[in-house]
Amino acid sequence: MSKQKTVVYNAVMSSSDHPTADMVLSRCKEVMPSINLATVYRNLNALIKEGAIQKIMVDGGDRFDKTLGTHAHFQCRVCNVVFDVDGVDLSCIKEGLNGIANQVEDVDVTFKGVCQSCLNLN
Amino acid sequence: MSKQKTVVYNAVMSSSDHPTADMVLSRCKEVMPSINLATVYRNLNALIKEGAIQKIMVDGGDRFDKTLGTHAHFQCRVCNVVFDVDGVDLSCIKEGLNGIANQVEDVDVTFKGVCQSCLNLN
DNA sequence: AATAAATTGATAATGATTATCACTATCAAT
DNA sequence: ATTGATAGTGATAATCATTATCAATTTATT
Repeated sequence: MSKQKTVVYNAVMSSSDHPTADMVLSRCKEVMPSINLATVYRNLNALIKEGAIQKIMVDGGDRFDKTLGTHAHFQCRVCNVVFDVDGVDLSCIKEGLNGIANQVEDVDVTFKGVCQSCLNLN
Repeated sequence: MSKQKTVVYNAVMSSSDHPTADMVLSRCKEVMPSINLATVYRNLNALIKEGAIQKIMVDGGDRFDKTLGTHAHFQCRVCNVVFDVDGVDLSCIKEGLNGIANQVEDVDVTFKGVCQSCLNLN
């Protein structure tokens, strides 16, 4: 692992807000000001390929997630914030998958709506 | 509804393969060769806002879906094909949503893996 | 230390989507 | 029928996120 890759990895692992690539870049720069956006993307993709982090595709661009394994997300359609939704049993939805079950490797579950702080602004 | 908007709408409604914007453009051109990509995007977004069609965000760019209401999708990580997954009970995953249930409006569920035809190529 | 291999930073290129803007189609009111 | 107001279009430029390129630097290997 190169120094830059370690910095990128640590940035994701210490983020609980599902950062975009740009947000990862800013956090990396706090610790290594010379680090470049291309390097961030390169290492994010490498870490994904290695299975060290995850990518989630939502409105406003892809985001990166330190949490492995299947878990649900919520995204606000007003401010685009993304957070984990715990306590949701995802195993139940796999039951109807008999026909294609052999080829299913993962499930993305994203709830959409308006977050509490955007609701409070009304 | 303008002629172009009708053409865009019909293109989506007659597509069961969750087309990208480019695929929608090609299908519109078959019936109205002068139609423009910007017009397609404009009308796709208008139709989404009106709730006439849906957008799903997956690898390889956004796709457009004639089917309203919550239903699950499958995307192949090899060829990127997207298709509906029927027979999956999605109501069960809403059970753990008490905390944020009031603000949840929709759920995206996308299974990921390798489709049957890509499996057969090995 | 010398060489090879891998990684970086800088930047150009790409691809998808959106914004702009001059022009055209629509349509109600004259 | 003609006008004027407005909405919508086509063409294209601009934007934004992401990827590709490549010379320079760092790291590993002999």
